[in-house]
Amino acid sequence: MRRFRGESLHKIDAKGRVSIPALFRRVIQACDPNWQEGLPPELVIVYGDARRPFLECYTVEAIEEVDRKIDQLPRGSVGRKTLERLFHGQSHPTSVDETGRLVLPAKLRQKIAVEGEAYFIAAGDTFQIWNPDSYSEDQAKTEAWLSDQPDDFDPLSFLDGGQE
Amino acid sequence: MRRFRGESLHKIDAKGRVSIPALFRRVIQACDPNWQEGLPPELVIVYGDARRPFLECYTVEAIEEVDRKIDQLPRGSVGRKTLERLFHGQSHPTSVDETGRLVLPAKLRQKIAVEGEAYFIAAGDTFQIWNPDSYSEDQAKTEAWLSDQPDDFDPLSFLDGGQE
DNA sequence: TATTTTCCCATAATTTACCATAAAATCCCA
DNA sequence: TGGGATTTTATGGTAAATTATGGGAAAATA
Repeated sequence: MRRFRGESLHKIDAKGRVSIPALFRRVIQACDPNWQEGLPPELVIVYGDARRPFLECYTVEAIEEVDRKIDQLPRGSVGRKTLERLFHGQSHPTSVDETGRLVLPAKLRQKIAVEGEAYFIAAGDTFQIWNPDSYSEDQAKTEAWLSDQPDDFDPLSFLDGGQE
Repeated sequence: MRRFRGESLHKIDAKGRVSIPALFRRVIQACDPNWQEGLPPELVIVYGDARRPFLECYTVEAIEEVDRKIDQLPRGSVGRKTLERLFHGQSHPTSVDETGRLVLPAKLRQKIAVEGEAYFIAAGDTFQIWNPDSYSEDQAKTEAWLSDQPDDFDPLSFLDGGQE
């Protein structure tokens, strides 16, 4: 499975257009099973979780995997209902245009309070779009936490099924 | 698993290009499962940990192992989020060009405060890139510590699960 | 028809690809 | 084993391609 990797900052113009990091575009395209020469690569932006100050962007393959899992939940269950709201209702299917940009509608921009600039960061098989300041704030918290650890603390120790 | 071994000093030009030690190139290529004649061998540079004054370079195999382990951590856990930031967000996928070099973007050069020259040193299944002076400093500390040990102290004693 | 959205064109800056050379390391064979 | 011949490395420079971003025309929508 191809993964997103990297982070960058991009301008948003008055129409809501914003460049997608070039490396991300390759992944979006590679993970769109319907894509072919001449077509715009598609993706899905999930924006519903109010507790998260960012937009989460899924490749077609990634969102289809989520869909399949939702389908397996019992009809009528709270989990299924919640996930359907989030991933089917509060999501925005879109595509990468000829110049490598996508359009963030006003509603989505308001959701994460961006205007002028947006911060993109990879998160495995999705990537996130943040207001640059919100991101810095969040990142500062992570770094503060890290610097509270012993000097020789290695984040990779999380992998060994640590405390948590 | 092939390992990096050795150390060396290389010039960085105005564009951020720097030669990768020839021996390291062989390991990078051998550990890129997607590599084939004509393709540039790939690698991933992880730069996010602010406490570390060096860039850590992973082969494709090494980074994929990390990715797999991250996938197994519970979604939403602190550990997973921290590691995703570090290994997916604050990382730079790149490749070895035809002439054996890679490009360190300005952001990465600033991170470790290098310009002009960079110091490469093997570290098992990754290698590190340092500002030569930072490296000397760090190395001096290690040596000072060693010389404080009794004359008959053998570093290999660490292997026997010593005190620590 | 007014407004919004999409498409098309333009361009500067950045990044990548390509070519070149000198120094160093390795080969090879008498 | 000496030493020229060949290959590999390290490094620099330029051309070409890609990326980020802006603006206006055309199309769709309300």
